[in-house]
Amino acid sequence: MSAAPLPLQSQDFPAWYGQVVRRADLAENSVVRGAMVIKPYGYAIWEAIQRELDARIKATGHENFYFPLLVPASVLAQEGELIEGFAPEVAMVTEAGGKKLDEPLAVRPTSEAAIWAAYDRWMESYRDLPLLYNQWANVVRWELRPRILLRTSEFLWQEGHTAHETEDEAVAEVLTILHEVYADVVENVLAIPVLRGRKSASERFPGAVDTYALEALMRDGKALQAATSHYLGQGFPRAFGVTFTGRDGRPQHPYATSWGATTRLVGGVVMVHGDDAGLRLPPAVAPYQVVIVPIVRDDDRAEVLAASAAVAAELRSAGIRVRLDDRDGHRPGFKFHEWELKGAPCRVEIGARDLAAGAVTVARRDTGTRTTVSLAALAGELERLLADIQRAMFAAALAGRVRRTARPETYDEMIAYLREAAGFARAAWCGDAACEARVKHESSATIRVLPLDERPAASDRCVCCGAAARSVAVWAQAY
RNA sequence: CGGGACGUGGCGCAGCCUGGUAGCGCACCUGCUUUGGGAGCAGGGGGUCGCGAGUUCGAAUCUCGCCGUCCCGACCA
Repeated sequence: MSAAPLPLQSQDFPAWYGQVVRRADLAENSVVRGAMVIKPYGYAIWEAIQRELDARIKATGHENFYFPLLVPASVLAQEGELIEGFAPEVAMVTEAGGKKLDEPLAVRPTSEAAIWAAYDRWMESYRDLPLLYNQWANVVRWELRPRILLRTSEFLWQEGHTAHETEDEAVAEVLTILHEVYADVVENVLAIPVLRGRKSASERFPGAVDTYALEALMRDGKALQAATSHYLGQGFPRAFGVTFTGRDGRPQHPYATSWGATTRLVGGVVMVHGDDAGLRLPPAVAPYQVVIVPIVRDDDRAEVLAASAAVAAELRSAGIRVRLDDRDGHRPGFKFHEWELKGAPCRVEIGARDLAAGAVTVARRDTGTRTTVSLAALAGELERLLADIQRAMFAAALAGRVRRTARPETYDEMIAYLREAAGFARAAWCGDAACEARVKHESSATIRVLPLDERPAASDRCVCCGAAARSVAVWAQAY
């Protein structure tokens, strides 16, 4: 662990991000271009995200299954828009067992094709619907410009794939996932405030009728898509010839959805909460919510270590994730810095001085404050403190987003704001792709989302062309 | 694919201009002393200098080719 200070966020955010990811032991680049090794500490954060998402996916009525990594190229090509959208980034296996394959096998960039090719066999009548399934998987997309945790050529995710009898039901599914699964986890577990909305046509998933997404704002003013939920209509069922017998006895196509969230969320946690001292983890995803640092001298070593182990055991039985950092050979100051870099929400210092007073010293990572807490009250106090940190981190992130959200009056004002990646810009939009393209061309910012909870006023005019507004759009530079 | 930078122990770098067989900081190992905000001293281990060819008595250093990485754009969760 280097003692060199991190780059400052305000001076070089990309350098800060890269060093935090590496020095906090979240992940590192592998020998394969753009692919990452997720290290144990980073994987533990992903596991917490998985647990929380999985619980909600199941609570909303879904089951997990698993499809193969390899998809015949012809199957992948069966849905025109999908293959058109993904073709440039699909990796192909052309050789196996020492022989050239008759048909190349695509490494899935997403699994709609493979799954819809199978769903044909899984439904006969409306009585078989809905199909509410999800899988945890890895996918490969040969991105031109990878960025660790945010855009890697292989990443982990979950992808849900459902089939419904009616359009209303499918649309309701897409929104249930958006709100009850994704927004709930991202806001209440990761403490990242999100905008919920629809994507413009140009930002839609290939093959989707409508794409809904969560958009979060990072501390450098750029947006990150945190999760997506797609209403696919009947396109995939048609392309794969999937029909069921309806209530009227006639064959019909089901209505489809798909939705996903990825390891990118770990990068989002870093960029939303991290500060110049390193990572700050919300307690709900922190691998260790409390780190105990014993402070020993030769003459009190045994006593202090025994007391620390006892405290650790007590906190664990209270359901707190605890790490007792009893490593020899590192002094307390070193450990304080390291756990601040790694974002542990709470630190408990236990030394002879504390024990003599029947108390310990508790420091919180988000604010840096230190207090003395009696040993008798420690477990209860830490539970309260962890809950408070979780709330405070969300509130701080929300305040940051509000501060970085502009409502520009004029087009020029908006372009200037977007060019410097100052944050979200909310403005009325006519719905014309030409206006969207012009903003992108002049600022490189895109429409991140058309918020679900906002409608333009009757008098609102498009910020770009002045025509009557069809929706409110939120623009930003994005990762 | 376009623009820029860079490849030297695990990480960060110097050495290259002016060729002579590799060095610094951190990390690592051993020992002793330390331990309430990144410990000190002593000793030690680890590098075909990205790859290939060429020039030369001799190449990390000069020449040519290739490969790779990072940053900025287009693609994108």
